[in-house]
Amino acid sequence: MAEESIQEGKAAGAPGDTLHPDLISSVTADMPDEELLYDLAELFRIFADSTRIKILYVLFEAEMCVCDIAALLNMTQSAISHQLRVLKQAKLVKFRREGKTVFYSLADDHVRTIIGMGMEHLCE
Amino acid sequence: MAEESIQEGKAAGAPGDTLHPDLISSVTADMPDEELLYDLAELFRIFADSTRIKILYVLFEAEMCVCDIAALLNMTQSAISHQLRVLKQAKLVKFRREGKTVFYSLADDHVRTIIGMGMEHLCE
DNA sequence: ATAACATATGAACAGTTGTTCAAATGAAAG
DNA sequence: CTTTCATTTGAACAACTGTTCATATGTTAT
Repeated sequence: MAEESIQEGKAAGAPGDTLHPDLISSVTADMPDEELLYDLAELFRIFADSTRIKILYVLFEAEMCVCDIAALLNMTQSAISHQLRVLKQAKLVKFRREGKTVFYSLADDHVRTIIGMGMEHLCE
Repeated sequence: MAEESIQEGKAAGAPGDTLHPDLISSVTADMPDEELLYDLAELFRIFADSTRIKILYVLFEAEMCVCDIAALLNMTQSAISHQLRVLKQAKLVKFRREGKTVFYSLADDHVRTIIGMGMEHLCE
């Protein structure tokens, strides 16, 4: 009857209160930093566009210049360039200049792994 | 001087033409279906929001009801419910009803793997 | 210098997305 | 039945995103 009872399955209170306070405490303690989780979402956001996925897939096979990627994907050079900038900023691709043309390639094999993981999930 | 020369590194034409036509042909042949690549992007789009990432991370540790997740993440029940619907449609979480409350949990271990992959990329 | 070409960039626009608010289910208890 | 509470849902709104268009860099050749 005392109001200060140990928290149990149910606790009286305004709507929106938690049903399992102790569970919440223990899970909260194990949660990574808010910032890290935000960065994680930001990373996946890079892969969340089909144009960027296509560009990365193309670069799986060969280093390529912007206008070739554009021709291959049947898109504007400008559109491709904009997306390459996003990929570049995320350090997922690197580039190399040779005269007038700029060749892009995958920055490392992590990209392959992550996309492969997604593919695996889809194809099962 | 003939216009019908074999394609080489450079081909005359309007700006926007491809620089390496044969490379393009071979890469195009190896590209997965447009639809598959679109679905892949759609999958990553689910992970591309920090609220959904947080929800999934919470469910790593325990099955939970909506209002507990809301309390834990300090967000509206409505907002959480909306996002759970997205996760449910993507078959990333499953649910179980017990009286008035609905408990959500991870659908399978693929979620863990994919998020783990992203974490690994971030933390190196 | 100018011309031609590959790429990059900025602004603008349409389309999408996440949250909030209010209202509607659904389920147990009085 | 009505009440209470957990959850869901729909509409509206602000914020964000990708493409297009026009223009600016940067590089090579004449």
